[in-house]
Amino acid sequence: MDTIGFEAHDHKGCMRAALAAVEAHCTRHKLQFTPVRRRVLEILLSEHRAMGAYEILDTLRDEGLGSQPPVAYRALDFLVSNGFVHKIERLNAFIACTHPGQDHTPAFLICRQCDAVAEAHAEPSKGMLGRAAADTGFTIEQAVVEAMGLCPQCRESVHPCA
Amino acid sequence: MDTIGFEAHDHKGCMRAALAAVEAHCTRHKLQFTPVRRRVLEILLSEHRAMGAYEILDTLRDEGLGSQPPVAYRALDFLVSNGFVHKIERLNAFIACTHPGQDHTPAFLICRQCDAVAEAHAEPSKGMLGRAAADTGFTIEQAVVEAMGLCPQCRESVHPCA
DNA sequence: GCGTTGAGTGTTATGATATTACATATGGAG
DNA sequence: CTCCATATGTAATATCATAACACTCAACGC
Repeated sequence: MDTIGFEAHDHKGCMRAALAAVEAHCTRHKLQFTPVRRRVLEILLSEHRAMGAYEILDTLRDEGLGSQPPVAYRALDFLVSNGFVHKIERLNAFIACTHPGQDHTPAFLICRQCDAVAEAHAEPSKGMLGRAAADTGFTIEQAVVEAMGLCPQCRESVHPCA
Repeated sequence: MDTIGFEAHDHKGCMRAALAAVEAHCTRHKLQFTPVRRRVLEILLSEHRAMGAYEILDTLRDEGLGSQPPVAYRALDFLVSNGFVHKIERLNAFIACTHPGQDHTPAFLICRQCDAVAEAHAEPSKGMLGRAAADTGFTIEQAVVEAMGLCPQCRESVHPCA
């Protein structure tokens, strides 16, 4: 299982690996991995949680890397369209991808208590959704799958008997 | 298949049926189906498409049923929390449920060209998402499933050879 | 070299979506 | 009738996102 988000893990390692993967991908595809874009990705990787665009912007501003919303949104657009970062529609927030460079359809488990987000894989063309699409002649290009609920930690604290 | 949205259908009939079902549900559960709430649902049913809150509010205002955002948002909150209307996160918009009263997890097929939306069923606890949740101890309470793509009509117009 | 071009960035302003807070009304329970 | 819960009216504001335009700079053709 490659779900990441609710367990402890080698954080520095996963950050370094993700940055390296993104760098390689950009070099290979002749994409400009500029300082602002890199910094936004670093912020998201190091926080390892879903962050709003303005929250990211605050950090950029503190570092003198741009102070207006378009700076953050442009960097996020780049990162999202290349699959390095995902947008969580439900939270209007962004989170670094846990396996950048690979082509995939992310699915998210979002804790309503602590806002922790875990990334899993979805297979939208399979299952009932794919069948419904096929039946009606709809062509799926991209899918958003977000489950709200309680993460293991928060479930414990709600049922303290455990 | 109970997907609705890309085919012609008895529009007046589906509107009457939905209103009746909602009325029955409200009576049974002692919920207040007030004029504003009813009108918002009627607007969504009659347009039969995803609408923004402010777009709905414009109509309410024209009819003297309230002019400030909270009026629309409160009615929408009521309708959404009782499953009569769904929110399309991807569009920040709302759409009337095609089978109100029944307990269900909706999934949507959204055309990126014409913004038509079809509602299907999802089964979030099954498939990879359910497995990922079970593996990590996450409890799914509610899920958002939204597929973007091209509806049959728009696919035709993109490939005019058909 | 030098102009042209295109991508990225800086900045201002504004648009679009959503909520807080508080005042007012209304209808049923005791 | 009074109290209370629920719903509504309204003003103000918070939050999220984009349009439009000026500027920089590196790559390229000539």
